[in-house]
Amino acid sequence: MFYTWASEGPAPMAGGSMPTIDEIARLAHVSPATVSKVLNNRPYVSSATRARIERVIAETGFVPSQRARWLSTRRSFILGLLVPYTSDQLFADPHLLEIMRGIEAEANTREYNLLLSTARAPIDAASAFTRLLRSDVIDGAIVVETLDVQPFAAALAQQPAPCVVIGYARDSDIPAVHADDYGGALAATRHLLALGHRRVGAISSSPRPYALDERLRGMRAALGEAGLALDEALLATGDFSPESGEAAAHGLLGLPDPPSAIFAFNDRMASGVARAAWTRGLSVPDDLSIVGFDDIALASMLTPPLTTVRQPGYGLGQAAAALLFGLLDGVAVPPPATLATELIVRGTTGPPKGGG
Amino acid sequence: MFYTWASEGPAPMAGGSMPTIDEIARLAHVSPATVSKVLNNRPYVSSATRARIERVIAETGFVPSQRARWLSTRRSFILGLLVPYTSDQLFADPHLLEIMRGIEAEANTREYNLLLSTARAPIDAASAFTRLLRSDVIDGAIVVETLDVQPFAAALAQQPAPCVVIGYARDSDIPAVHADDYGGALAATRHLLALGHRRVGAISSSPRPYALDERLRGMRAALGEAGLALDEALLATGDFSPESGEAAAHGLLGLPDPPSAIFAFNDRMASGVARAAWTRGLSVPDDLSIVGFDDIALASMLTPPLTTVRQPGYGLGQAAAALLFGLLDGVAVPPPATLATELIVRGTTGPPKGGG
DNA sequence: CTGAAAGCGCTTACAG
DNA sequence: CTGAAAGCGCTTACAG
Repeated sequence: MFYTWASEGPAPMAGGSMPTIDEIARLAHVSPATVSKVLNNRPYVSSATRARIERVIAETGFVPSQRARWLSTRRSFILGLLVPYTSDQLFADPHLLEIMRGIEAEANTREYNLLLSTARAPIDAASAFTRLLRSDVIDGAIVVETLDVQPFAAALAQQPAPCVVIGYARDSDIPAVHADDYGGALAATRHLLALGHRRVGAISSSPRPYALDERLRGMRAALGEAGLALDEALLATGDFSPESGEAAAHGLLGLPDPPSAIFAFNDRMASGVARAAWTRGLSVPDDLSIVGFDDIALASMLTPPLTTVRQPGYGLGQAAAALLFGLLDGVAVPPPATLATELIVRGTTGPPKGGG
Repeated sequence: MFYTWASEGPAPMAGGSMPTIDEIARLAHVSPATVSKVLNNRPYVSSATRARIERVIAETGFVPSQRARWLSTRRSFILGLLVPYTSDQLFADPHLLEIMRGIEAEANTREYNLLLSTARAPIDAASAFTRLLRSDVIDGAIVVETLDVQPFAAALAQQPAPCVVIGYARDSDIPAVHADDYGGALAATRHLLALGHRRVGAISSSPRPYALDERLRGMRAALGEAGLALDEALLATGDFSPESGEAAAHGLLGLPDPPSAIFAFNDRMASGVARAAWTRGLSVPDDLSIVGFDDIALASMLTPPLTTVRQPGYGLGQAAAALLFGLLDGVAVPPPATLATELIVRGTTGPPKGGG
């Protein structure tokens, strides 16, 4: 058995045997203009005519062509969701799914759909990504700053449709929403310090979105409060994946003077750290404390459950979409306050073995 | 500071100050038809004219209007990705992200974009979901059968654009691709049985896609081979979330004659089972063996790492997209073979304490 | 309240 | 090789 799809025309032809507005008009003995009015719930149609037209529409199962509508109304009810990424790993992040969920929820209330577009770095002028931005397909765009958005800020700024960034978009006028990365990292590091840790390792990423710079800044600030400075030898780098966190942790723990705690800048890398500890026979948190960032579902399911900084992925998505709709409506919208992060203390942090 | 977005027209107007094909034609001293030819890389344009037009295009930064193009070509280069779901939990599934990744990879090779549409059950004729299917926005659709697709099979079958289901779509002619759910569950249960387990619990879901029926069928078959039957008291139900798996596990483990092994029909619920065991002070796998399904990234990061049935999410997405493109190209495509699943034995399964 | 006409910005035969 | 004309299926003033 083979599958085929019976197409009416020579070219694949969405719309199939759908009647046009002209046929509906003919059947209802009115003009297309009048049909258009009832299609768009506009006044100035007698109830008799309206009823007649509605009956014909119901009988024929007519659905107006969006494509034609877009051409005249200049509104597609489609939002572009642009996610640049380097590695496939990054696209595997549950945090991204949370963001999408938030955007989708907000978009749903306005009957908007999401057009997903990804792009491998480096993003050049010829990429699908840039082409979409310059096209008239979408009414607006939300860019998830999974990479530093800086390199293509120019393209974003000069594109025709309004756009907002989930991230920082620093040095540009592009509206941005982000979580309190600095504050979250500050709180997490203070927590470790309060437990008595003095040698704290960190796992950042490369390439890294600006959010991670903020986290590192928060961590340094907390260390500074305690009169400490970050030992640069304890600053490792991953690519957001669990495997990279595991590798980075092995590097850190193999040092002559290893850290007693590791702050991984996302939960997936933190889970890799936990795995490295397990492999080395280290007990968590007795031999090693671990803190993550994001609070993805995985975090609370690890054994012991992961201490982490909760970041409102859903809220970020929702806020970004709401901001974008504000721009689309032409109202001046206040930049949303930085969304709060929250330290969630669970089982992977405790006093260091040597005593606090 | 407030954000605004400067719109040229009264209505939000993607396209902004983009010139039209007529202006390009005028600037290049040719007709729009000729510009169209070079835009579409068609022959029969003298190289001089072509060069002139290309220069004007480059100078003006002209990008042709997709909306107008769609109306005449009847091809939008957009695929609908339809994900019906009941709970937000379901949309939080990393397995879904894997599927999307596969679809996206395949779509990228054809310069197609993905339009994401979700829908809450029950799906009625008026929902955004159905409206999208009946519209001419998309060239084709991929439906992820996260719920039983049966209730709206009719809507799928009569829609204008070709469509494929990732799942079973039983009793319908809709092309479908799915993993070997039956075989995977068979292998997992055989593994448990070989270790010596005799009381094996299961956690299915409600509502459940047909794939889970297949898994249950595979499990029953393996039990049958061993001369056993599934004790219906050991068949629990969750909603795919870790929390629901945890609750179901507590129910099972609180039974007078509890199971020595639990087969959760997805990894997220399996992680909940591990958590329930941990809470109850049960050691895994000594006191309780656990098997999951999917092999999401989380699986190998649990401690001990989860024994599970690997399902090729990426491959499913890719196969579905390839199948859909085949239909779009009008070639008769063979239904892809059921994609293989694979039992991945890790740390959560072992002989029962009582001995094998 | 209703309809004729023009327009949205492309592409597609067809004639030259 | 090039262009005039019609058409894709709607919506939008405008006149009646």
